[in-house]
Amino acid sequence: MSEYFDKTSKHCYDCQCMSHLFSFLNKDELQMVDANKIHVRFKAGETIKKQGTYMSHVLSINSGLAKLYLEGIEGRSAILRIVKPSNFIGGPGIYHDQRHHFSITALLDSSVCFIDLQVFKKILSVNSLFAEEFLKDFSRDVLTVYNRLIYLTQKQMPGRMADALLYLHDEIFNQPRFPMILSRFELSELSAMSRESAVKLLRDFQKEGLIRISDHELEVLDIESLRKISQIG
Amino acid sequence: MSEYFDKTSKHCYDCQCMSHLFSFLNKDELQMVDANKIHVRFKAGETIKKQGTYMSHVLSINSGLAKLYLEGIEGRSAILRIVKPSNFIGGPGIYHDQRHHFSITALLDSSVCFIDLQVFKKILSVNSLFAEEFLKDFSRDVLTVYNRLIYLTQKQMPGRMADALLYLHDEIFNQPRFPMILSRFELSELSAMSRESAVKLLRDFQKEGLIRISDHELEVLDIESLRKISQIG
DNA sequence: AATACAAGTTGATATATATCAATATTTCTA
DNA sequence: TAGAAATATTGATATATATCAACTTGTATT
Repeated sequence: MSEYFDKTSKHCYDCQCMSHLFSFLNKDELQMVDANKIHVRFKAGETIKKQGTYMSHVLSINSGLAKLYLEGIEGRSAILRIVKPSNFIGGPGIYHDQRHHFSITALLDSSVCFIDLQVFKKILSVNSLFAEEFLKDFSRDVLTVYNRLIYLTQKQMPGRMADALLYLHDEIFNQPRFPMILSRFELSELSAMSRESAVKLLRDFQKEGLIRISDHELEVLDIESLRKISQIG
Repeated sequence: MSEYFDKTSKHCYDCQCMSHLFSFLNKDELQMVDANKIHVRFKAGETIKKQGTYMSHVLSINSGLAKLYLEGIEGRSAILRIVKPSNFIGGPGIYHDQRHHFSITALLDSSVCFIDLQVFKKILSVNSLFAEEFLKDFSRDVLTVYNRLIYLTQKQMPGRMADALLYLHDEIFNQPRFPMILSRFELSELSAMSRESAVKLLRDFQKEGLIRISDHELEVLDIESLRKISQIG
């Protein structure tokens, strides 16, 4: 788990945690970012950004893990994705209404850089290579939401839960054994079902020997079956 | 319905149907777009763009109406939105993998301009005002998908169907009486339910006097009740 | 260590929704 | 215009899923 340690340095020049996006900046531009950034540490459970608030900065996660989610109807949320170190977080608000359209909450102790939005936009408008990379990043996020929309509306619960676990396995931890950073409730918010249904599905998956959960750790035992369940829907 | 007539002229300079995006181009840039565009008419029912294919051009709808939808699991689709004249259609593929990530099918006879993608990207990289407008447009589309994801996963069928009808009323036709451009099946693809459920809900809405359907026309009779149903979920 | 509070678990039940099958209606085509 | 094909409709039924209520376990706090 060394990748989740904080390798942040005081300045952007030699920071190893920054989003790859910023490697497309020249020295002056990086200097400008550095001079106008704010670096803050969050404890697990703390809200990093609240949906609806004014977007004064864009974010880059240096260390830790966070959940990025839409606050929907009557307090219910839909987790869009898990945010990893070096992930850039902008969102559609940058160019729409300068508001955050999702909330972000730390799952582990996390260190976050806040980059001044005006500086960011200024650089975007003059550095077209940077702009292109930003668009690539943004587009990838959008595709994630397309996929989510399909699988949340067209698969039944077992397929959705399998997808949630495979997401953690394939995209976040890249290994069959990983810490259970999400509560059952959060897992249900990731797969659009009730908390109780999430519990029951995990139990079933365990009974069938697909996974093993113990001591805040989840181990994927039979990934092929999990993928099959994901496909069947 | 005059807005759906084709006011396309042969050249972009005096075309009244072009997306507002292109008003941010200078003469040379518009000339470049014009010289590299292709203009095609589609009959209702024809596929304008197929998900997964190579993106050689971006699109602008001059006249008609089309549905933009994600092709999901086992042939099932989710309609993302209805495309109106002067709507620009790019999508996340422009900067991700140069593929179309949704399909588009004409609902009415439609005229469409295909704008060369390389020309488009070239202009984006040099005209930052244009790039900003493009990003605004893209971001608005993304927010639509956020909303869809929430309402499709957190509302029950009556709320989802009410939302679908309100979408047509508020965003596409802007009037209480409009042609039924979508079949019951397509309406079910817009609200993530089975065709039969869609039929039954429309019947219920009619019985309760919320809407009236006759002769390929839908009239919203009681929009307040419809909005209430949308809210309740 | 005792207590309180949050999170997880379970089975029973209610509800929402899909599926099925049969029929009706519309639209298209020869 | 007849026939075929697609679309729409309906009620009955099966299934998926949420809700409820009771209980257990874990975690934090004093």
